[in-house]
Amino acid sequence: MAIDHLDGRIILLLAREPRIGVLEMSRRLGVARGTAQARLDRLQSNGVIRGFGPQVDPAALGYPVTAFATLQIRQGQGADVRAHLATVPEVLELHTTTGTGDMLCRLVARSNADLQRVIDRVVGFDGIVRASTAIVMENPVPLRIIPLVEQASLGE
Amino acid sequence: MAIDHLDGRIILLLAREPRIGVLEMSRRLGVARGTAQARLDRLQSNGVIRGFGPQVDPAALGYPVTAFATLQIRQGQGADVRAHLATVPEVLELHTTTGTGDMLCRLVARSNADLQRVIDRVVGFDGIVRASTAIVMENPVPLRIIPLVEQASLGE
DNA sequence: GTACGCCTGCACATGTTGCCCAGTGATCAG
DNA sequence: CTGATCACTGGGCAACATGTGCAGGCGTAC
Repeated sequence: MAIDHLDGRIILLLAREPRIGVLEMSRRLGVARGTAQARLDRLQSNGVIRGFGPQVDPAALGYPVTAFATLQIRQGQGADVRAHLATVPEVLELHTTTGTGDMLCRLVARSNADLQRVIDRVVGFDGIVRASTAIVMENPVPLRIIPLVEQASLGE
Repeated sequence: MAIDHLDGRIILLLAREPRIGVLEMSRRLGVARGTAQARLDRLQSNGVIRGFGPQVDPAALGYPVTAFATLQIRQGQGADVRAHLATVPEVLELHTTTGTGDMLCRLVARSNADLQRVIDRVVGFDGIVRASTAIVMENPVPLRIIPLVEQASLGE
C-alpha cells in the first residue's frame, strides 16, 4: 500500500517523461529492467497508479470556462441527481460533501454565456433545490500529485 | 484548435488503452501509421493532449480523505497566499474564483484527524481571513473528460 | 491549374518488449 | 543452522514498435 523511495522515483520519472519505456526507466534509476518492470506492475495492480490516460485540456477543446457549483439536494433525491449529472458532458467531476452544500461539481463551458446554458441544464432537475456557482478565474496550482508522492515516498 | 472526429477517436482510444502504440492505434482506427502519428503529434503540440502522466490515486498513497476548502483572502494578499498554498503538498489544486469565497482548494489528508492538521497548516497564514471546508464523502463522477471529447468531436 | 495540406503505403536501421533463465543476498520460520 | 521465500541482478532471444524518409494520390483554395 505505502510506497518506498524507489516507487517514488518511478512515479516522479513517469510524471516528468511519461512516454519513457521500462528499459530507459531502469537505466535512469540504476536498477535492472526486471526490477523496474516488477515495481511498475505492482504500482499498477496496487492501484497507486490508476493509469496513463491522456490529460486533455478542456480549454483546447473549446471549453475555456471552468466553474464549481455547490448544489443542495432535496431529501432522498441524491441518486436521481447523481444520475442526472452523470449525463451532462460538461460536468467533469461530482462529489457529495458534508457542509453547507450537499454536492460539489466541476463544470466547463464554452464561454460565460454558455455557462448559463450548462447551469440551466444542471440545475433544471427536480431534486436540486439550490445551486451556487463560483467561476474560476485563475488556476495557480493545477491538479498535481508530485509533492504528495515525494512526501509519501520519503516518510515511509 | 477544435478537434475532428478522427482526433476524437484517437483520444477515446488512448483513454481506454493508454499503453497502446501508434502502430496498433493506426490499425484500430483504419488509417495509415503516419496519419495516426501526425494526428497525435498535432494534438500534443496543440495542447489538447497535455501529456500522459501517471494518474496516481491519493487514497492508495495513504491519503484517503479529500476535502474542498473555500478561502477568503485579505485584500492584496492573494499572491502571498498562492505561494503559501503551493508549498503544502496536501493542496492538490487551487483556483481563484468569483463568488462568496476568493479561492477554492482541494485538499487530501491521511484521516479526518489529519485533515485538521492540514487545514491548520493551510489556514495558518496571515492573508487568510476565513476558511470553510467541505469533506468529500463520495465521488459519484470522478474527473472525466471523455463525454466532453465525444461532444466536441461530434459537433465540429 | 497549380500549390498546398493531408493522407497512403512502403522501407530501413535501431530500440524496446515480453519472456525465459541462473545466481546472489536478505529475511524468516522451524 | 537449514531450508524456503522473496526481491533483485544480468544475460539472452525472437517478435515487434518506433523514428524517419520518400513517392505518390486526392481534394480544396485561390
